[in-house]
Amino acid sequence: MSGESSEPYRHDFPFHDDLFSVFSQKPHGLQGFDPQTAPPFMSFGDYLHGSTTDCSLVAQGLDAPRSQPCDPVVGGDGGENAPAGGADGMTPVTPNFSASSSSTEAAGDEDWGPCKVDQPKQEVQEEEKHAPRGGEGSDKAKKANKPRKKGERQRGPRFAFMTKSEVDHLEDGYRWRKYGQKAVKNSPYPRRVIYLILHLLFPFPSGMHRRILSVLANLCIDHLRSYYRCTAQKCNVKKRVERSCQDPTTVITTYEGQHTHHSPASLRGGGAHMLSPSPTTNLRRSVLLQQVSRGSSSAGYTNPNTYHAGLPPLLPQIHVPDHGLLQDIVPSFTHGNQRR
DNA sequence: CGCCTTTGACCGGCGC
DNA sequence: GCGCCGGTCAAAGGCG
Repeated sequence: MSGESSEPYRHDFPFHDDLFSVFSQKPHGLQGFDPQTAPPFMSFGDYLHGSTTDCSLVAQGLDAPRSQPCDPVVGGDGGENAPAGGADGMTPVTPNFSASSSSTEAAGDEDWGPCKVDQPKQEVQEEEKHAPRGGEGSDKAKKANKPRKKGERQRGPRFAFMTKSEVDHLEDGYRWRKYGQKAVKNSPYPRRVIYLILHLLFPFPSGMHRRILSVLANLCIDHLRSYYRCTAQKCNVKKRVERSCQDPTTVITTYEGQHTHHSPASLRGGGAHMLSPSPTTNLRRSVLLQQVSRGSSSAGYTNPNTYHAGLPPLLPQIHVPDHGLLQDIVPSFTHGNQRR
């Protein structure tokens, strides 16, 4: 679950030695928020939730043009279907995509994203949403017994955010099982073709050859989309992970649904293991974040390069002198790789 | 042995 | 009706 793959070269993206360097860049479409010029105690989350902020602008900013087949948007059913995530104070939601966030409301009524332009807005069917997987409750049985109406599709609240990361699957404290992977259409350079060619040229790569192949393969940008499902029983939360076709160093993660359980990591750690915000030099903290990122310890929520389109309003805020607040901290950082 | 990824096949919606 | 496409299934195999 660490994002590692048996696929050759897949995760050998050149690593950014200074992750903070990208923090000075504006995320895609996030015009108006500049960490450098923002007030010292204003985080990106503050920016999103601030009174002077129109979150819809942010959401729209993350939205790619319709003509672009890639780069999904901030999803969400809009305010109507957006549950009051954690409104009861107990309902666990996937970190940082609580639908109670005002930005979810601003997320619009789009589907997964612009890659799916043909899906109409759907209502969430709670009974299906909480139905157990497998066995008699399997999808095939459901399909046979209860076919959906035309245009009807199971949908839940969705939330997407972009993260600068060299790993595709960012740990978020929950356990996920990959159940599918698709090559996004209109990919300019199909990775499989590149692999085939490279393996034909270098049947037995090793050492320097392998590094060269890694670089070559990564230069040939392919666009794969992975589908994950929460492994907890009766939890139908799904997430979709893909790289931005505009910026291959950016991972776009889209969540759908709401967890019906607590994060395994938070249960284990009791929430007493937040990432230390102790002031350090940029370089030193950069290394720390690299470890978090590479060590599969919930990188997505600690990495300041994560450009959240919406944040839970009540998450703890930690002041980081150099870059304002890190608001997207969740108590789930001690658990390491789930496997491998 | 259990959990997970991989991957080809399949399904359903949509446009033409 | 047909083809395209996104999303899902499930068998096979890998890994610790």
